[in-house]
Amino acid sequence: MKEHDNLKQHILKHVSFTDDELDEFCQSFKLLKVKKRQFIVQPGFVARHRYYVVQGSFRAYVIGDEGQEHTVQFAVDDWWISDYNSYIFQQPASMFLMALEDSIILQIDYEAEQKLKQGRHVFESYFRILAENTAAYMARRVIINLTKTAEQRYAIFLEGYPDIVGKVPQYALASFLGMTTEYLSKLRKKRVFRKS
Amino acid sequence: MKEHDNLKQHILKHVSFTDDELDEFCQSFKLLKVKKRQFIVQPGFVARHRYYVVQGSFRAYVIGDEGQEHTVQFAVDDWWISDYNSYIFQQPASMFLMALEDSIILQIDYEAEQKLKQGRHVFESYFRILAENTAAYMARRVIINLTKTAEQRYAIFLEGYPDIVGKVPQYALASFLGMTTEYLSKLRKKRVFRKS
DNA sequence: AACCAGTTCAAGAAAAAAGGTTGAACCAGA
DNA sequence: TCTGGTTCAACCTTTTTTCTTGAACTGGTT
Repeated sequence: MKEHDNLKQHILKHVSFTDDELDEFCQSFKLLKVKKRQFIVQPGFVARHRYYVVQGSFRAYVIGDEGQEHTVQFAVDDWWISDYNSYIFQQPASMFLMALEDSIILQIDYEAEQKLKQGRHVFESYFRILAENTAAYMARRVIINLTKTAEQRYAIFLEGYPDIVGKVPQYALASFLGMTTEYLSKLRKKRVFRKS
Repeated sequence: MKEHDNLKQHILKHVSFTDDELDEFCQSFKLLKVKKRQFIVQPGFVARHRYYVVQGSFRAYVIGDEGQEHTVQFAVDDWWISDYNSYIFQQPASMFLMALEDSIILQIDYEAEQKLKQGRHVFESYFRILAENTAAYMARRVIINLTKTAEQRYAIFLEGYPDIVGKVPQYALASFLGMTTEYLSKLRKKRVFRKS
């Protein structure tokens, strides 16, 4: 059960669970291995799970009207991900959620999560904190996208998530930051960003 | 609608439909283009469709306990395919069903199929025949796998489906025939199989 | 009118992955 | 102790994916 330890660490960063609570909580999670390029959420299907990435990386994206892919979210080790609009409301998803490499995840299904939340106050708190963090993060993203230039957006991302920049394909990052892959390529050549 | 003609031909090989029946039947099918390596069925998701391959090729496989891929079925032009355990019982799939090349397929969804079958006797017959053929084919496969040597299995397949052998990757064929890719590679070098 | 931030398009280069082959060593059953 | 096969590791070839570059263009500033 060593994979569950990562999750336990993550939990303890945010709230205090007793050992028993940690175990009870973790029992609702199923370990899953997914291969590169495999989808764990697809448009049209309800996202039945929320995922904690033990190891690997994922990318959530939507397809625009002209067929362009827009990356909505990344997730790497120790991150949570799902199509929240689908998961929370149990409606058909609009996103693709795809593994960028062979990965190991822990998944909890919707019903189990409801049961946990109803069961104990601390469990409820943990999910509340997850949701608040996500909401706050999304709000920051919206603001950045509205107010910053492409170059600034890249700089901010680079500073905040240097590990991710190295891990995900550049076209995915470009579409996350709202610019073309060519332009990002050119940005990265600028002396400012050359880290040699 | 020329793609539907292939399907019509296929139908008429097995049963007699009037032109009206053919049209009514075909209206339940949606034309779909899928790109190489794209999945049309994935473990965890219910297979909501049955697929008729107009043009292209597919491979259905499962992942064994140690991560090995076992090819369960191929489908090329004019073949039907799905994860039948998932489709028929509308349960989450256990297979990957992936395009081996850019392909064109016709898909019918579960509900539409039920409606067709309830609607007319001849439609019911056609699906019955499809099912019987699949059952019989699977039975033959099981027997061959139990009673023949690797070399014989390859020989039998080569005779029965020479076109497929040329079309699918060798590792997929090896895993279909229940042998390692290395061994198949060695078998193919034997004079018996060299067709030069 | 020229400038800036950024896009589109096309061509190519570079890097990574997929697919296939080979040989050596091993193993289990007839 | 054969035979029919597997495993493992290395290696090669081909295909695909990803990134880069340059040139030409756009729309809104100055």
